Amino acid sequence: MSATPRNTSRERIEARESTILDAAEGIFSRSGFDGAKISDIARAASVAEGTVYLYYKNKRDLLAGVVGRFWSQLTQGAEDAIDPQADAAQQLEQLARYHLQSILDQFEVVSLTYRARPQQEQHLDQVREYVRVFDRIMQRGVDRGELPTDTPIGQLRDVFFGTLEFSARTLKLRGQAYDHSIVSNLLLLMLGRRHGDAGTNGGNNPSNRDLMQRLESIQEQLEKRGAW
Amino acid sequence: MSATPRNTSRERIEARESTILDAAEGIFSRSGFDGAKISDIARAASVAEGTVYLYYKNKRDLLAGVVGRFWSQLTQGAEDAIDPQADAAQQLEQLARYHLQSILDQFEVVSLTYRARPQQEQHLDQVREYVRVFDRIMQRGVDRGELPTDTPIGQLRDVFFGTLEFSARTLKLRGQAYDHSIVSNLLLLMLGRRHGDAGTNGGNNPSNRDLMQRLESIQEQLEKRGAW
DNA sequence: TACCAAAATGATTTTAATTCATTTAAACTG
DNA sequence: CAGTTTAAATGAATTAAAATCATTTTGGTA
Repeated sequence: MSATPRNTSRERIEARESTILDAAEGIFSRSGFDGAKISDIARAASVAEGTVYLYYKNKRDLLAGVVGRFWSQLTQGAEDAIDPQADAAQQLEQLARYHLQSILDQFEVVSLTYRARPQQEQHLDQVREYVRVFDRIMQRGVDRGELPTDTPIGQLRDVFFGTLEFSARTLKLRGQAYDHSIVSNLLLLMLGRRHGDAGTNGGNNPSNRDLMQRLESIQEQLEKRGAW
Repeated sequence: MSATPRNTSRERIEARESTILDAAEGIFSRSGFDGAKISDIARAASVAEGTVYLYYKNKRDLLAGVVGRFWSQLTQGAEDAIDPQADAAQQLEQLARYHLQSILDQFEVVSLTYRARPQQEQHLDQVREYVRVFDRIMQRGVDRGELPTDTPIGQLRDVFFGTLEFSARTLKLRGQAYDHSIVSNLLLLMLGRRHGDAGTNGGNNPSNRDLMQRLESIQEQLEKRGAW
């Protein structure tokens, strides 16, 4: 059983699949789903039209491949962008910046996500995985007492991603670039305090309320571990 | 110059256009943009295929018609749903409820909005008009001193609509129905105060005495278990 | 080198949007 | 109200692009 050739073969096939995805991403982004012709994609990938169909059942499936890969890469990038040492607020800001920047940079691919959605949901898995990055940050924040125990993570998730995506859309519509005040205002909103641009946070004299939360969290943690 | 016949004729034509839009809305909602065939729509509207093209240049244009009408009607409904006497917070809640309810009820049409967007932007005007309902509420709130002068209306708009739309998506995905806590949490977030469902809890800042009690309780427990 | 299976090809088929020559209905005129 | 003109509607024909599949090419194996 020779492993090398089979491996090489698989690599070649994966490389070709990746080439097709690259070509498709380019054409889809440039021309939109309807405007993109399989023949254009095939030409851009230097394969015959029929070859595309060896890798993807149909045009929608190909789109799902492009979109799925995008969200997959986004997950990877997000994990790299987050400092595991930082506290919840800092991590959330890191994720927010990364997310806003990314969806601005690749706005067309993000838009294509909605083209793919209704039908087969495979690529939704990739989106779900991405969203879990947020959930983990929040859950860790709650566990460490940096966030209230009753933080409605699920609802805040929609606030977080909904706001950032709509903000990105607004920026694109107006031809404006990345705007940091969006991220800082969102965080102020989500983590408390009043709005009006950022302010460099500051004010680190914790209130009794903060202290109490921290205490409750510690107690809960201890109970949870049942280490007693 | 006889006014009646010309008028009647226009009415007949508008009625037919409306019939075609109704049919298109139904088929598009049921089958999605790609899945919908012009022949199906024509049959549902009881006209010949060619007739559809007398009213709409092409399939995308027809979709834009459906989507534009939807947002137009939504604007009308929103204005009816808002009490002109109420203060900004109340009006905002009325709009939020109405909006969430509507996009849940007609989720498919809302999704189709993104299909139509990239290309011709005529229907975007209808969306813009709808969004102005929010802007007016906020501006009036600022003018009446119910909201801070520096309220970033534009950014809060994205928070408001982004959050509600993503929340609706989440509810749909989970097969859940309208959930009022989404609206109340969003308002708490946007208008200040802390989250955690409705405002029942109240943000009482604990006293040092409370903190000390809590600390002693924890210490007691730890000692009791003797785990340390 | 010869053979086999997997991969690739692109001409052909299929499907659905769009057009347009023709028909039908409505509005106007004297 | 018959005749004429203009507008609206029709659906068969055209066109465009997705998807299929019989054939060819390639890469690995003995």
